[in-house]
Amino acid sequence: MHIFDSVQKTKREFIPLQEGKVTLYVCGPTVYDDAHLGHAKSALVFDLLTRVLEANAYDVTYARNITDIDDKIIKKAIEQKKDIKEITDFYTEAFHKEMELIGVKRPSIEPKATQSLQAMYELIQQLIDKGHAYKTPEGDVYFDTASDSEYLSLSHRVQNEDERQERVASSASKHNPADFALWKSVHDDSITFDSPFGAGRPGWHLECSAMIEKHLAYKDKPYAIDIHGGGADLLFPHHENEAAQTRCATNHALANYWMHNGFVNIDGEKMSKSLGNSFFLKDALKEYDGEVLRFYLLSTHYRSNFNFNTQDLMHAKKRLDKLYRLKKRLFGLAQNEEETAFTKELLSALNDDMNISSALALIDEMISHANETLDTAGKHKLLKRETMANLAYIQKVLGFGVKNPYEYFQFGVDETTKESLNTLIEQRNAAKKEKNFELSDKLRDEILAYGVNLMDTPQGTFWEKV
RNA sequence: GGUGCCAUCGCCAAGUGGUAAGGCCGCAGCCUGCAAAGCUGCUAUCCCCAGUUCAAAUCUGGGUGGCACCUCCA
Repeated sequence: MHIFDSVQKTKREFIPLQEGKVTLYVCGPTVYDDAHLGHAKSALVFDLLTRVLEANAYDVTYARNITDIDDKIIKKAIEQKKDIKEITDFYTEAFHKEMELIGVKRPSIEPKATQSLQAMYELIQQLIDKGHAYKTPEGDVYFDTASDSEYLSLSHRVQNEDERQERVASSASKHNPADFALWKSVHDDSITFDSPFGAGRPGWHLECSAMIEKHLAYKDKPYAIDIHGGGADLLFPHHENEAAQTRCATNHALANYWMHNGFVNIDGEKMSKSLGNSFFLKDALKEYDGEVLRFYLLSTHYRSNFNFNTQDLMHAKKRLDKLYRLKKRLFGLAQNEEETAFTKELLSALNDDMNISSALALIDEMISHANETLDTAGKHKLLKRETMANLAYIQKVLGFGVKNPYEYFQFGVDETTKESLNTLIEQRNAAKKEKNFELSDKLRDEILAYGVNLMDTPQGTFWEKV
């Protein structure tokens, strides 16, 4: 298996720190608002990575954190006069629910910042003891970037003089403008946590380093974990700072491989609240089947930027429809999980830095070939058996085709409409039997007016939501 | 301003030195009472210029055009 390491900027063969095992950490959401499509993309990418690693027989420990301490959460809590837990619980639950709808499996571990404070205190103390952090007169604790000779080695950034000067003025107590907060002291009445460094809140970057040390890290390896992932925007400063904290506080570097997924734009524009075109996952899920969203968001390479638009989404749906039609065609046949030439090729495509385009091309070819063979007369026992194995594999590794095919094609259609459609179909079939094609075509138009497609098959007449 | 990424058929999108995958759309045909679905066939020389090479979409240089990060951010 090869993955692109965004720090070394090259595809590297994946070799785990411990044979047969993989430790993966991905930066999860800050639970102060609903998840948007970007959160979905990131979760999907690393869900796929986990599935591919597992298909390679690795025992994967996947941790994705929940950031439940954050200034934005606290701000919202104060505004709405609620306890922060009320807010974080609400959005955490919503996040879980929405992830389930797009087929994202729960990570092995989901550490929360509120449950990792002790680990954060320990990390800060280690950094102070080793001379990599300092307290300011105001009571803040900062990481001393000048004390880390490898700082900026992750993002390959160079310190900019203009930028440096600008920021000195705004934070006089920092030794260096690039220094970042490990602990922010808070003196007013707002929400704070008591620490050995006084009342305040932890710095965002610290949470991840602490959680990794606490939940995942090898103690005797040159790296704490195998793979660290997240959105492309996190490389700097978030991951840079995480890496600095871990390497300075402990005896190991943070991660052996770094993976960053590309951004999601909406109709060519950056998603952001200031632009007002923010697209929440929950809104998309009202319109589209979660699996269609999964398929669409995963349909281009994870490192590319993704331009979300409904036209492309509908095209992606048509592609997924074909998989489901084949599934429908073989509905009821015995399941099996045999290895086939197809499953080997598919895994091989995914092992190449998750080349999803190649994988989808293989799937389309497999579908066409199966349909072609099934179109000819014969029992095709072997082909059916193999195709069932192929479909099962796609389901397991890619999470596509997991639903009942009949239900898939009925997304968003209410029971009353279903009954009406079935009645019309019965009437049309009766008319067809009498060769009253004028009537049957009229009935078909009525059926199509419901926004569905109609198809006559050897197994009967079926409708599909367009 | 600094750093970095990208530019392949109408649209989406693989391919990183050996002569252009796949999907959507379109056209023709098979199937069908007619359709739909399914199947078959057809449709690009890879932003521009120069260079390296027996050979380049793929490497180098220049240009043009997009984009990202540098601030909370998946």
